Amino acid sequence: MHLPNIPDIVVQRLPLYLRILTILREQGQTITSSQELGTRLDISPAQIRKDLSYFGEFGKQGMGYEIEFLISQLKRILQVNRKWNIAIVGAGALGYALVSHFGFEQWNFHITAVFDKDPQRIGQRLGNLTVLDVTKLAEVILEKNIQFGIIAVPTKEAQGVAEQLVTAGVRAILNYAPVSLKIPKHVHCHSMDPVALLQSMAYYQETQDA
Amino acid sequence: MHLPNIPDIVVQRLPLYLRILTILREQGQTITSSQELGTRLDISPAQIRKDLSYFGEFGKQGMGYEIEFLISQLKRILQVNRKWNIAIVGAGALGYALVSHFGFEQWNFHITAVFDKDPQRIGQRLGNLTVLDVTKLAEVILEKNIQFGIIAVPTKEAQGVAEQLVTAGVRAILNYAPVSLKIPKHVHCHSMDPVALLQSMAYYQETQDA
DNA sequence: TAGATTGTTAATCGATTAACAATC
DNA sequence: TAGATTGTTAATCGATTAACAATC
Repeated sequence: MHLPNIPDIVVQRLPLYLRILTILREQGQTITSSQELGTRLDISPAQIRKDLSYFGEFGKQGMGYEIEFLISQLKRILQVNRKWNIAIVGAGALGYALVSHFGFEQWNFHITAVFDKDPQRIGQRLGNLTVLDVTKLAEVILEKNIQFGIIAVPTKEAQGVAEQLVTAGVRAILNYAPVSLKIPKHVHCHSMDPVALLQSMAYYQETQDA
Repeated sequence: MHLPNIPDIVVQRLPLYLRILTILREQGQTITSSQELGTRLDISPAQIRKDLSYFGEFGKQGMGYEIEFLISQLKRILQVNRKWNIAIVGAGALGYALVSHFGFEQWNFHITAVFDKDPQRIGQRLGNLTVLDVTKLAEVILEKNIQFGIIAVPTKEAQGVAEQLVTAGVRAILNYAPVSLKIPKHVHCHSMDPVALLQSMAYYQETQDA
């Protein structure tokens, strides 16, 4: 359905635009400009206009963008004006932090199931959910029409879990384990690794003793 | 101390190289090649060689890279062969997941203090640490020689916390709140927003009912 | 109208890749 | 030696930005 030839990096900026527009709307504002958005996001106004222009014309010359309208357009483009179902694999401290994170439900990402392989955890409550046996993964993903998976298991198990998710038909994966997953090209995947980010920031530090 | 003119994006790939090299070493391997690293990371071999060449010559023609040696060089370049102290602000579920994450200590990032503003939480244990009053932030950061801050508070408090961290002298921030922080250019900052990543992945999904 | 801001083009800037001499 | 793989250059590719006509 979506337009061809949109650079990945542009798609990854759209959620930032959506996020800041939502904040401005919350503050009672109804109109904004590429200038204002740029200042708030530390992105050049030209880039914002260019990014938006891949998808249509959403502003008015001399006037800027109607916030409400641009929000609705970005939601439509990103396909986040509908509900998506998510499975979390791993019911440890990270899994618990994820099910406790209100941002997902707020943005139409519904955490539908949580899995673990540890018999101590299976059957326990985690937030509003009961932890399920990971051997039931494929079955539940099909039954509950789950499209996205979040990997919150130890590094050594991450690749195996990724493969199970892919086999079960999940179409995108968010990976919290510090490892590059090998999965088919048609399954989208992003990794979050706080240690890698800290390491890249350590590079820029002036040397000084701890 | 570090070399000028290294693109940010190159610096951000170095931790990936370090990570995969460590995995290969763990598996008993002693030599690798840009080809092998590339396959494992889904990065072109030419790019890996080019990235490394910014910092020196670490391989041997016809032979590849000695894993142990390259690991030690990357650690030196990234300045992660020394200990860095970290403060976490926010002692909720996310704060707990972070202090429970063994990856930090394993990689020489020492979580030295955890702060919260909630009197219910102040004084409680969180992992090995006692939650401190956030009003003591500047004092403790100075005392304990903390260089990095991790923000794990609700969105509305994130900007204020960032400013306190900067004032206290923190030199890099990892931000888990879904907001673009306004901080001075000399303080490095990365944000982790799982919702933004899910939204960008939703863009690529074929439409289909939930 | 005058002022402001969009959407878009062309120029610039920067990152990736192909190719290969050097050499282990 | 023959085969393999590095380090590096130059070409390619792609993303960002400057500038401005259009127009609200």
